[in-house]
Order: sequence, then structure tokens, then C-alpha cells
Amino acid sequence: MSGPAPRKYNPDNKTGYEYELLAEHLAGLISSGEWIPGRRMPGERSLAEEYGVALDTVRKATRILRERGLVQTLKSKGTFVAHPD
Amino acid sequence: MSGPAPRKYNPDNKTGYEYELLAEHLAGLISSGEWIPGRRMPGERSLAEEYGVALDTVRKATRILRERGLVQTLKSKGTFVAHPD
Amino acid sequence: MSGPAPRKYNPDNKTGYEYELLAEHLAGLISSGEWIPGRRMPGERSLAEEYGVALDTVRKATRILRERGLVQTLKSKGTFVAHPD
Amino acid sequence: MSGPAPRKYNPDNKTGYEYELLAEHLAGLISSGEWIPGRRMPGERSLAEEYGVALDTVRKATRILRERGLVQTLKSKGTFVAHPD
DNA sequence: GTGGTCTAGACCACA
DNA sequence: GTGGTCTAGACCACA
Repeated sequence: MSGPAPRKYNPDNKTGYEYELLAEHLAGLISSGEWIPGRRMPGERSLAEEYGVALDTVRKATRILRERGLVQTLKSKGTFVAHPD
Repeated sequence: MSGPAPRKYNPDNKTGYEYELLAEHLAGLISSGEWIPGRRMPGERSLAEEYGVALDTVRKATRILRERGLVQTLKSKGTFVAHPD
Repeated sequence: MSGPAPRKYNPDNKTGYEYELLAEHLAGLISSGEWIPGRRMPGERSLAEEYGVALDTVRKATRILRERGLVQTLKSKGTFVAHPD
Repeated sequence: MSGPAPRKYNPDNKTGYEYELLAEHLAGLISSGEWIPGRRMPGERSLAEEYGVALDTVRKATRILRERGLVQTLKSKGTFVAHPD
């Protein structure tokens, strides 16, 4: 019943807005190379379900990543991990 | 061969386009009083999943109901069963 | 900065939905006489490719023109510029 | 300028209806294992362009394959190479 | 070879 | 968390 805590997004462990935490988490997936440049992120509904958050939270997190230049959104196509400069 | 016939939307039993059949089916729910005036219909995504059709098919069926004055759509709120004249 | 401005449909210069802009653009071709009454419009696929939009967007634009009475669609034949009243 | 003729669908070398020849050709791709079971065939427009034939020819050829049980068509999804019995 | 239906699924504005 | 727009592309009926 003990054992390693699952390596997992856990908003309860932190302070701050949930969308910022989610943005951090996703930024981590990118900077760690788990999501490689050019890869399409899961859709907003998938992410909302996967992380148990509202759609709006996912959208705000995505916006942060976009403003940081970490991802690029192509309308109706998806949001893609940006290629580093 | 006995037993209750499934009370179910069955596009295979009819001719015509699926969105028309779905529209008929939903119109039936309204005219039978199963869906009462003012009630919000299930969301498009729910209906698509429930009836096993694509979103667009649900949308076309809804459009027919709207054109017949059976429902009224409020953007960002949902589609509601209209009150009879 | 000099030179002829490209005579071209440019959705980026305007606001509103693409299918409305495309409808305006095509209505312009009709009202300017570039497309004369009776003429068949290019097929939906051609228009989609020419303007770089999806088929559905072309279809919605065509529907608008049809509802305004500017064109008439004959199934399996094409969409034709209407004769003015 | 001589040399091997390209291994290629060539309707001119045969007699019979073009859609039958195309059906034979495609059946060959299946029986030779070039198209494996479960694989989706190219869309009808791709095939028409690739083989330089009319859409209707592709559709008639596909119908033959379907009647022979070599392929299965799922509406709006595509035509798939059938799994052998 | 056209317009139509249909699938699947993306992001967006708005509440 | 809804309806809307939009992409991409499949097969189908009809002429």
C-alpha cells in the first residue's frame, strides 16, 4: 500500500492557478523531450479528461504555452510542439 | 421471437437519410411528450454518442427540428424544446 | 509598396467567418458581371482548392448565395448563376 | 529505349471492360500480398487519378471486388482489404 | 464528375 | 460545457 507515488500531474501538491500548473506540467513534457517538436498535442477534450480538469483550464494552459512559443496552434488541425529556435 | 421489441432508434429499418430519420425520431420524443416544452435536449455530443452517428448528422437533424419550430437553439446554452403555439 | 495589389480573396484582411467572406467574394463576382447569369460556377472541389478552404466552407458559402437567390443548384449538375428577377 | 516494360496496369494490353481490368489488377495486388488484409485501399479519387480512369470505373471495379468478398466497404470510412476466410 | 451525406475530430466564442 | 466553424477526406446517387 506504500510504494512509489505515481509520477503524475497533481494539482493538489502546489499552489497557484490550476491552468498555470497544467501549463507547467505540459511544458515539462516538452522540455523533457517526452513530447518532441512537431508532435501534435492531444486534443483539448482528451487533455481535459486525462487530467480531470475543465475544458477552459486546458485552453488557458494551452494559451500560456502558445505565448511562450512552446506550441503552435493551427485552427481545426491541432496544437503542435514548436521547434526550438 | 417473443419478448419486447427493443424501443430504439433503428436507422436500418427505414429509408432516407440518417439525419432525417434521426430528426423524425427526436420529433417523436417531442410529440409524444417524452420531451416536454422548455426542456433542454441532450448536447450534440451526447446525442451523437447515444445514437452512434457523427456530430454533423446530429446537427443536421437539429436544424430540421429548428426549421419546423419544434426546438429553439440558444448558442452556448443548448437546444430547447419549443412551447407549442 | 507600389505595384498592383493582388486581386485576390484574402480572408485575413477581414473579420467574420470564412464562409461569409467567401460568399461575399463570390457574390461580388456575380454582381460585377464577372460571372454572368446562366454560367456554371466552378465545382465545389475546385473552389475549395482555389481558395484554400475546406469543402464544407465552400458549401456553406454556396448555401448563402442560394438563400439570397444569387445562384441555383441542380443536383449532380452544378451550381449556376441565377438570372436576375 | 527498349528494356523492360514497366510493371504497371495497362488497359491497352487487354480486351474487356476497363472496370473489369482494373478489378483484376487490384485483385492481383491483394492476392499477391501487396495489399494486406485490413489495409485501407486508396480513396476512389486517388485511384481514379493514379490509374487515369473515371471515378465510375473505379467504383465499378470496387463493386466487383466487394462482390467477390475481397474487400469490404464501410461508408464514409473507406474500403478495406478483407481478411481471408 | 457533380453536389450530397457522413465520419472523425480539431479549436473557438460565449456563457 | 454548449453550439459553431473548420479541416480532411471517405463513399454514394445521379446525370
